[in-house]
Amino acid sequence: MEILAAAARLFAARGFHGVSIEDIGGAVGVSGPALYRHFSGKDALLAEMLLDVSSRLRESAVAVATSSRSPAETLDALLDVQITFALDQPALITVHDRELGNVPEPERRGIRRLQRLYVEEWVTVLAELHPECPPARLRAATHAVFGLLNSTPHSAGELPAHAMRPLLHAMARAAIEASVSDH
Amino acid sequence: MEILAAAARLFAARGFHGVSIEDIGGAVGVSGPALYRHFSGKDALLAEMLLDVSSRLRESAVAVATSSRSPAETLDALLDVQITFALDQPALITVHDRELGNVPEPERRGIRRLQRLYVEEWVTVLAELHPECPPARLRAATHAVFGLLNSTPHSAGELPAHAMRPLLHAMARAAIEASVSDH
DNA sequence: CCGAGATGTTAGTCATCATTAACGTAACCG
DNA sequence: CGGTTACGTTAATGATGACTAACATCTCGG
Repeated sequence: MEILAAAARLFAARGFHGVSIEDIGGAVGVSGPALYRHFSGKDALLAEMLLDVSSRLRESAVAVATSSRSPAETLDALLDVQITFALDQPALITVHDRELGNVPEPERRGIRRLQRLYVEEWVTVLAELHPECPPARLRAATHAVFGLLNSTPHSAGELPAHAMRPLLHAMARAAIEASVSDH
Repeated sequence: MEILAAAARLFAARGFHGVSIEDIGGAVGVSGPALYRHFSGKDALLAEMLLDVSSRLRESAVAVATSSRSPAETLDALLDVQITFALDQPALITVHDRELGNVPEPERRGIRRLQRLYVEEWVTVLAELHPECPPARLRAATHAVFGLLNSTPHSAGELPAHAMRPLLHAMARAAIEASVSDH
């Protein structure tokens, strides 16, 4: 929906509490309270946005994991999923890992769950590739890789997307290998 | 100052606009308007906080760059600076790369300048190590590495700090090497 | 044509919040 | 002692902002 996209851009730029309902309405050409025809409130809007992102990421991850031949291939595909998402939807990615705290229960639980499942998808693949590495370390490495890939919004404009994509892929891959090989 | 530390924690957790002056006062045991004896306003408090962080990071980087023997050694030291900061002051790091937009001019300019100088410190070292690599690519890689290292707050608790430190160092180093070698 | 239903609009209402005012108090210095 | 300085306190004050109400309009299916 267009409202969610506009809200995502605003939330990413100024933070959830830094954006008013009026702002969001204005960004899509209607004014303020019109949004209550589509969402029950500001919280609900954020919740739906994060739920949507989390679902899509996890779905992509599951699809990739079940359709790939080898763990190595799966990992590459997971990297592509995350990189594509980060490059195409920087605002959503930003909101996704900043604003969970503003989602009220019980929606918060559901979103957390999806995020956790997404991470576990990565950890599972990494564990297949490196059974000797303790899961906690794989999890920490996964989060670090997300940090690397999601940093895209901050370095906006440094490099064109077509150059950014392989760069991020190479860096992430190398970081992962280092995380499991070193010691 | 204790006020700044408490404010950093709150800003990191709930965002600048999600925290009230009352909240900050409460966190240090005084109530609300008492803070105006120490800061001219909420904006000024944030500005001082970010200015302080940016200055310290840059100072450390300059110190490291002028006292090291080789570029490779400098890079390692820079990594240690950033890792130490990220592990020791997760709240400050978080606020540092999220809330610049809420600092009013002209302080904003000064902070941006320090941040840029800090990045340039990294880019300079990387350029010495890899003169063949275009600076734009080095800058993008630097931002990605910051993303990796600053992800620490998100993976809080996964791994103890003493294990996190070498892990982050190894991952960052590998990511950097991949960024300049691949193609 | 008509009456829903969906979608907007503008004008409240009620909280919250940054900031200021007006007013202590305690230490310290002359 | 007298007064200045540093630091707090509890009431305003004035905006802003989420949300609700009351009131159009527009599109359909009948």
